Amino acid sequence: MGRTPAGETREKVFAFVRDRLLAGQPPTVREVQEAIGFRAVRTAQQHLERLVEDGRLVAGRHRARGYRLPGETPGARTVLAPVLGRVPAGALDEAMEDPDGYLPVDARGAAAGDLFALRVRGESMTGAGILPGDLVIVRRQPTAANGDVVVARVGDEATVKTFRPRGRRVELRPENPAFEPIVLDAGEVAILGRVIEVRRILDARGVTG
Amino acid sequence: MGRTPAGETREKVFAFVRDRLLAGQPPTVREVQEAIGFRAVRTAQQHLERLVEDGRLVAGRHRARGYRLPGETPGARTVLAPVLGRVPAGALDEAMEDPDGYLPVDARGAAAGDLFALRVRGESMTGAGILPGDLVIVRRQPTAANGDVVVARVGDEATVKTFRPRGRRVELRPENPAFEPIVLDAGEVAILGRVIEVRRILDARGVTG
DNA sequence: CAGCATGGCATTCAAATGTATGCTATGTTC
DNA sequence: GAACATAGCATACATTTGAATGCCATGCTG
Repeated sequence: MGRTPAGETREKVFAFVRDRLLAGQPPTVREVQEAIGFRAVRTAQQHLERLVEDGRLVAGRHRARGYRLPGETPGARTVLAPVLGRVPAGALDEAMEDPDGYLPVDARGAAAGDLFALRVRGESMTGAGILPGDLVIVRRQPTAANGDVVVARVGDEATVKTFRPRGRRVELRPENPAFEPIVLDAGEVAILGRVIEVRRILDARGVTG
Repeated sequence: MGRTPAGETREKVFAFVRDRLLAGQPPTVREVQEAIGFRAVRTAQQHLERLVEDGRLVAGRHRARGYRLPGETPGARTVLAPVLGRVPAGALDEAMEDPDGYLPVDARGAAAGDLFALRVRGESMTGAGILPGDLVIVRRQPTAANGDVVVARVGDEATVKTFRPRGRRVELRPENPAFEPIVLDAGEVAILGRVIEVRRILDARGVTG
């Protein structure tokens, strides 16, 4: 019966599967069949097989909805990190129970409960490209290495700074010449975690100027 | 036999399913069973049914891997955006077929195929807090508003700049005084999309200094 | 034209997978 | 303690779904 120019149909198949996969809804062979308009399951199946041969898709043997995009880590570790609205004055766990929202984060080995996000206030880190309103994704840990960007609690306030150990003391250094470093005894500073990622959501409308 | 405190197991089930869904890999009932350690399929099945009753999951009846997060669930709109390695000199679709990897993004209404990510090169946007090596997440669109940060193609190069319409001409403005604005006829510039998010992954070890 | 790769179709088989039936045991509540 | 909800187990059943078998048509190449 009908024939389509070489490769054209295959592109449609790939685009369909890719979009479904990116949307987190892997299709079945029959869904591909129906979407493209094949009258036989086999046809869709063959296209998928070819796409796998070409390395553009990865097949999960005998797995329902088993096709994946190559490079996509099997068991990808996207987790949701809670965005903590207020400064976590008390225990972090308490603050994490009532978040402002969640951000999808590639955990890269961190456990789900180890990550949280904070909104940055103030301009003390603009030199490091961390602006007011930015979201920092933090991995909870009680210590830090020299040069790490950390979230530290000093008194009742949480602050984002660069961590610099100074013998028995600790320097929390802003990345902005207009701000002064904070130097305290190690006991006065509690490291809440290390900043592993910075995000900035841009508004739909730009600034007039 | 064994019993677990009320609700505790169900939370584990939900966390597992949620994480898998956010990773774009919906689990089967039996995968849930195995992950939690149930000895019977039925047990996992019942937990899932309860989660659906509670409105925390949505079931696709008789559908393989059919459980979904309800629409209101924070993070439910997570999709994977391909990270394009090279400058998309040709059609974007071609570049999207061979990505360097994927980033989980809160789609906020954008279709899955409409999002992609690029790694920023150069320091032309440091004034806007976009540093070399940062990832920009781009929503594909052929037009832009004044002040939008856009990815535009000029000749064979893709560039990230602030969009400024100037009558019949277009200004692509760097956010760094060391760089000069590019002013071109509208026909010479192709808007590939608008930057909706900026991300910076921080290394495990800070810089010594 | 023979040979072969491509594109497609109809159907069948078997594994994966959602769903249902039935049973045991532990808490909680009235 | 009876009634009830929760937590779990073992197994069977039906549908979904990936994979296989076989066949036909078109175009290209030597």
